Amino acid sequence: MADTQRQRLEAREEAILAAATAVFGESGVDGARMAEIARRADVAEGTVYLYYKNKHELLEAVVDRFWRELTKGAIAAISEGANVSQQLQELASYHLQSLIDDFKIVEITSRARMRHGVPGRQLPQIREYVRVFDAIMQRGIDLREFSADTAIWQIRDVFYGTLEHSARTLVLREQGFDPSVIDHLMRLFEQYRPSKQSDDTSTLDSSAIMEALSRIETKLSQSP
Amino acid sequence: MADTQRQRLEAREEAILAAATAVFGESGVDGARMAEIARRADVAEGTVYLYYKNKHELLEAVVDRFWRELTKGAIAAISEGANVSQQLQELASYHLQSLIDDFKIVEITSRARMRHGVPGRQLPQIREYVRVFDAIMQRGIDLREFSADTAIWQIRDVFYGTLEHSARTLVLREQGFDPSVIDHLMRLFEQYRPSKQSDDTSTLDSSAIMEALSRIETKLSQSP
DNA sequence: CCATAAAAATGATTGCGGCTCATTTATAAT
DNA sequence: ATTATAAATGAGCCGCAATCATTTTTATGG
Repeated sequence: MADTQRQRLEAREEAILAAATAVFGESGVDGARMAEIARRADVAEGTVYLYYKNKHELLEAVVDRFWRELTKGAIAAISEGANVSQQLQELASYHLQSLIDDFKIVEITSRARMRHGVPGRQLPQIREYVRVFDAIMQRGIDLREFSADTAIWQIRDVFYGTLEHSARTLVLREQGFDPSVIDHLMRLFEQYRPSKQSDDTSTLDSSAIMEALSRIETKLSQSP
Repeated sequence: MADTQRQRLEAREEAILAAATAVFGESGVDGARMAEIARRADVAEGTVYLYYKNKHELLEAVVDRFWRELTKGAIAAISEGANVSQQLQELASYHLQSLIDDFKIVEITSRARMRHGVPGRQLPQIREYVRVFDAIMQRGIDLREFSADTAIWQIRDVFYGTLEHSARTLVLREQGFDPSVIDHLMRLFEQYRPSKQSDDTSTLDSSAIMEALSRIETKLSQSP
């Protein structure tokens, strides 16, 4: 059966990836021995090289998988119907918690970005991950909850930059998750709301309100 | 002369450090060959190990020196008599410019932090460097230019986190220094000023309405 | 100026670990 | 059952960090 064969190959690849994730996490990139990874995956050392060209590609695969899982988790952590601020808060909390929990792998990420000492392109799955933020922010701008006068990439750098630095601070101090970091960041983001003062921007945005009202109406009619 | 002797030794150490800085910068940590570093410093390979225990300690020395120079530069870049906001702006500009100029070495820093795969302590000179920010911020709080209700470390993480992420973005996009990043960050920091007066609630404000609607929406989706 | 001890420098050698490749084993095709 | 192809193996190769026995330089004293 060609199908079972394919499954066996995929299972082997998965075993190698899992072993590599564990060993990289425990021993770091330099400390990780290919022989040890092979042993844990229950394959010969040469077999690893049938699936991954070299140690660096294996590292990239591990990191890429990590961020793919993180993307899934982030999407799951965000309440579908909530407003933009709420979603941002959820994403921030999820992100900070993940960075703390998997600090080792996160640190390893910077290693994977390097291509023989030159900062190569972003890994595709990291690009995918930041789009989660972009999507929320874009919706915020569309709904006039946030103003459009700052480029999204700059806001994104504030968001992820702050959270990454904060995570490092918390881990080095051996503190855990600190909700005040999230509160602080969310308070900063108030800055991005349209100014409430008497500009032409204070005009009533009836379409956004009608959209929200009809969503509420729908929900009300769904739940007796 | 014991004095000349000492100078000769220091000159040798300096030559090795300079060679290492160059080679690490060009080839990255893994690409750098100890033989090449020795060759450029015009010493035998074994001699390098008289001054630095191993490759990792040499890397640490390179990174430490870089941040020490950066600290000097930062202090020089700040106008003594200026007000706190002005100084913050100067520090931010200097920092962003430096991160872009020496992106390679900055990326290598994360490597030096690692002690056989475990995130060790901060390097002493990096601690020194962040104190430049802390000193300015503390003065701002003392002078009541900034309010004291957010922990300095959190504000520091926003500052450095944002700038480091922005620098990476700019370098990867092959753009150079972008003043709007600084403007944006400084505008964010307005948030930390003590609030002067209560806001005016009488004006019609669609975003406030939207907020209220969103709260209702959230509550409805929570209670079926 | 030479003798001698100590310090510094050298580079051939070693050991480790990533990676290769000739060989073996498993699977598919006829 | 036979052959062809794909997959897996692990002993050995090779590059490089690190060592250390030897050589060279410098300091000291008579």
